[in-house]
Amino acid sequence: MDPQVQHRVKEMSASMSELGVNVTPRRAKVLETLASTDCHPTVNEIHSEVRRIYPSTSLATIYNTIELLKEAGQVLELEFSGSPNRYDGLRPESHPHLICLSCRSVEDMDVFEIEDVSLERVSNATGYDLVRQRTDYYGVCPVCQRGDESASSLNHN
Amino acid sequence: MDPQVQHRVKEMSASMSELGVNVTPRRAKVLETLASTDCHPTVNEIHSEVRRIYPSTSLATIYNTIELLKEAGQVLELEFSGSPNRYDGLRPESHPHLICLSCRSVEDMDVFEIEDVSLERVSNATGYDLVRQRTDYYGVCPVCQRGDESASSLNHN
DNA sequence: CGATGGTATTAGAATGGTTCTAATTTGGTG
DNA sequence: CACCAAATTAGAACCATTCTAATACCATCG
Repeated sequence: MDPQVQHRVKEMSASMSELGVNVTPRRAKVLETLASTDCHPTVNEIHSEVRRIYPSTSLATIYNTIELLKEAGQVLELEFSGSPNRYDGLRPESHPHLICLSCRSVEDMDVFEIEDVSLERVSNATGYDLVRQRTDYYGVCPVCQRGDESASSLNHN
Repeated sequence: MDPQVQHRVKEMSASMSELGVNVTPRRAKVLETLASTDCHPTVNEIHSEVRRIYPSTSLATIYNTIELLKEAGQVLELEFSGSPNRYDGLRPESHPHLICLSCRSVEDMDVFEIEDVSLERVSNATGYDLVRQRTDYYGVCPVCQRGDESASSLNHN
């Protein structure tokens, strides 16, 4: 396993342990899957990946583990209403994403381009007790702009 | 009908007409409902409202009308995966919201607090052809902070 | 004034992601 | 080896949204 991935998995494990959560082999494999990709997998994609090692794993275990990870603040959930949620286990803190409306890819966006508005500043201005932020840009990615329409729906990222 | 609301309804109607869409009485009532509130109603809430005047209206008509409004660029859809989508017909352009995790209220946020990052600037930096942006702040609203836990789930806004 | 055709609308089925539930398995401890 | 608690499973339940096929509406034309 890539040392970077390994480091991140340890970080996630530690965070779960602190909450008294047992990091079982299946759960560890969920963490590893999340730490191994920056393409923001769906629950089903994580499920498939975990099944390669533990074929009897049920979907419920994935949902369950992600729930625990959320409680530990170690995964970022990106909700969508018409398509499955996407998860970012590499950078669990709030950060902006680029979302392609054509191929459904989700990409981290580097923040250098945007003025970082701290939650605290918005909290002070609004009276809300804020815990996170979501900023996403929707459009068509460079690949889909080049490719024809038919290709776009086939690309997975 | 409030003149402001009336003005906004006319704007939405005109936009639909330009697309060759017929603004029927039921559809007009959907527009009016959207133009009459800043609390970002759900499809069900719009449905109830329209039914007060046209009791036989089906849910499909609401979904259908909202789809047409989206095509006309006259409504902003806020997607959620665990709860129904919310709609903003007053300000259809991208703008930030404050979302209360306790009572599920959705409030427009005045933009004076944040540096406006134009889609164009992000487009140039990333190569994406961007069409919209979503920025939301999640936390607990001032009302829910004061009220006890049990009250929070009862508040609707 | 009635027939015609296209659009709007309806009720309900289908879909699909997520959550829930009850039963089973697992692994550590006495 | 028995026991208990936590983990896991399969599948049902849920619910927002989309789809479908049938019906209603309405303007226009003969």
